[in-house]
Amino acid sequence: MGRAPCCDKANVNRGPWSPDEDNILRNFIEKHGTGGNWIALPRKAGLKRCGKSCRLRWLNYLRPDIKHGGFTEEEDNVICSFYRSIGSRWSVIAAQLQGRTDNDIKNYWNTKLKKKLLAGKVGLNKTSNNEITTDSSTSNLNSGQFSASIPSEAEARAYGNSDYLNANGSTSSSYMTEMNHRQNYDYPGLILDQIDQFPLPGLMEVPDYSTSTANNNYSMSSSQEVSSLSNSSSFPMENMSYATTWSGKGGAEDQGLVPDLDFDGPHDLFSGLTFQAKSSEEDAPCFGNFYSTTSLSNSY
DNA sequence: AATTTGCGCAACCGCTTCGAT
DNA sequence: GATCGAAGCGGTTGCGCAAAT
Repeated sequence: MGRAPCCDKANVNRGPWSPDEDNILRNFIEKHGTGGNWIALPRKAGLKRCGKSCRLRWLNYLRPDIKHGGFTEEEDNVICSFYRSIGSRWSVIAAQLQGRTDNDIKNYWNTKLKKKLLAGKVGLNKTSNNEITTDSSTSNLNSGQFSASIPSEAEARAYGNSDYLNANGSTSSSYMTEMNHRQNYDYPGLILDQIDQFPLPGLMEVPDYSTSTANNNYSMSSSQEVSSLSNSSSFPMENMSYATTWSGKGGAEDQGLVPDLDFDGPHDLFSGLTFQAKSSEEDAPCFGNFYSTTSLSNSY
């Protein structure tokens, strides 16, 4: 026996929403809120739609602060950075960009940004020291904050870092100590040393980074003083002036692994970009030098 | 002008996670 | 701790439109 359907599919409208339906949903939510129950909402609002469909329509289209299209270069960079770091967790990425939805970012990535990257048209700014920086002048980032310097509890959960969570689910002090420690060595915005927690889909072999961290550290050094960061999961973007040096050892390339070029996953994509980066130093695309062997070091 | 092809995006599907009981 | 319903999420699909032929 299969899973029970979330709604009576025979009695709900499907497909594109009409302007009337949009108005009904918008008016209802503006008046009553979602009531914390999307399943019941369409019935209350008088809509012949599935609750999930209503939720999606509201979150991705009708919400008043939604932006569509017109992604800026800075947004491109943020998306690239996070994709490199955490993969296709679009909701986490969307949380960093004011007015953007996960669906929008996902579509943008799949249809445009990925191609842009492959063409080498997206890149973080590079300093003369071959460091990667981002421009902090943007106002598109979520409320001027660049979050995820320290992962939220939800992110810790998502990463499977149960060690970092107390039994009651709150972030443990050891977790924060660990993350503050990382802050002193690593990139202040992204948890890139957690790359070892992500498999490398599509690679012919997958090295076990987790059991050999002494020799295989992905690391980043940062010029930013971060020791004063609070346990808040975000800090003002305008205060950031970090310059980040990427270095890698023990990665796919070091071990002579050959990525397939189907780009099934983030690491495939960025591994693929490495080759472009090497052949075009000037136009090194976003994180193209991540796998570069020019600055191998074991930090920590 | 008609047809085909490719692209972008909204919406759907089904699985996972969360929270209440 | 087990169960169940709802929410959340990422992958996929399908439609509409524009460009190419």
